[in-house]
Amino acid sequence: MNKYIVSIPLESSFSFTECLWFLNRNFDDCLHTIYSDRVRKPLFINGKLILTDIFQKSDQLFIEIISGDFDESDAPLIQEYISEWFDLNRDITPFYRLLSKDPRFSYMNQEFAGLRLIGIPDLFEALCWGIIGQQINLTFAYKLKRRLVEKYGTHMTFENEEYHIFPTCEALARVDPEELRAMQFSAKKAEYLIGLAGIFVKKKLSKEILTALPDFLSRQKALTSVKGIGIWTANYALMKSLKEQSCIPYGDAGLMQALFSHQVIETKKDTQPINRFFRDFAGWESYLVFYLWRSLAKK
DNA sequence: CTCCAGGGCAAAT
DNA sequence: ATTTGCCATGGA
Repeated sequence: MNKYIVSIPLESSFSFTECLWFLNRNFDDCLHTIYSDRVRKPLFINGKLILTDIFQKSDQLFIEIISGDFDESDAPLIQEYISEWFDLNRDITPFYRLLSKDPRFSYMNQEFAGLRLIGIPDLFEALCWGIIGQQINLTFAYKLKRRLVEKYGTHMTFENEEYHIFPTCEALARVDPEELRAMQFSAKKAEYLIGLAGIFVKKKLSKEILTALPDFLSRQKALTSVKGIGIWTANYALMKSLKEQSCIPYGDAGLMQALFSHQVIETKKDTQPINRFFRDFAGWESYLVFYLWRSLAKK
C-alpha cells in the first residue's frame, strides 16, 4: 500500500520527548508501543483498524499510517484523536508562570518542560481504566488491563507483533463476571465494569452526552451516579477524557504522596489543606495533578 | 508478618 | 452524618 502521512503543527511549548517518556515510564501499557523516537498505536477510525506511527519532525507531529485500510476522509478524525491524546490544542505557558511563582514547583518548568497532560480520548476506556486502578498498585492494574484487552479487545498484526485496541462496550457488556474473577479482578470490579459497559451500550452515557451537560458539577454528578464510579474515578475521567482543567482526584494515593514529598502536607492522610492549596492554581488544577504524578516516576 | 497501592460501597455507629 | 470493613494481589 501507499504510505499515508497526516501532520499536525506544533507550538514551541510542546516536547514530544517528555510525552514519550511519560508514556513509557515504569509500566507495561498494552495499548501502545514506544520505539526510540516514536510511538506506535492502533486506532479504530470510521469502523476500521489502522496502525499508526507517531513522531516529531521540526515543528510538526507526523502520523504515519503503516497498516490498515485508510483513506483521506479519515484524516480529520485521526488528527482529532492525536490532538486529544497529547493535548496539543492548549497554550500551557500560563501554567508555567504559576509554577515559577512557587519555589516548591518551579523546577518542573525545566525538568518537565513541554510535557502535556496525556489523555485517554475514549471515555469508556478512561472510566474502565479508572475502575481497574482503584485501590491497587499500578503494576497490578496494568496487568489486569492487559488481560482484559487481550481477551476482549480486537487486535491487528504487523510484522509478527500484535497491537491491541481497548474492548468495546458491546464486547464487555456480554462478559460473565466469573470470567473476570478468574482473571483476578475483584467481584466488585467485575460487576462495575460490566455494568458500565451496559450503560454505554444503552447510550445512557457517552462522551457526547457528558460534554453537552452545562457544567463541571453536573458532569461529575452524571458519572458518580454510576455504580463503581466515585469522586476519584469521575474526576480522573473528566481530566483524561474531557480535558476538564479543574479536576482534583480526591483520595488519590499518588497525589497525596506527591503533595507530601513537596512539603504541601504534613502526612499522607492530611486531606484538609488540599482545596486551599489548589486555589493558587485555579484553572490549572488538572495540569498540576498530572505534573505531580509525573514527579513520582523514577528516572 | 504487616502495610499499602492513582477507591468505592454498604453496613455500622 | 461520619466512620469502618471489605475487596484482590504483589511489592516494600
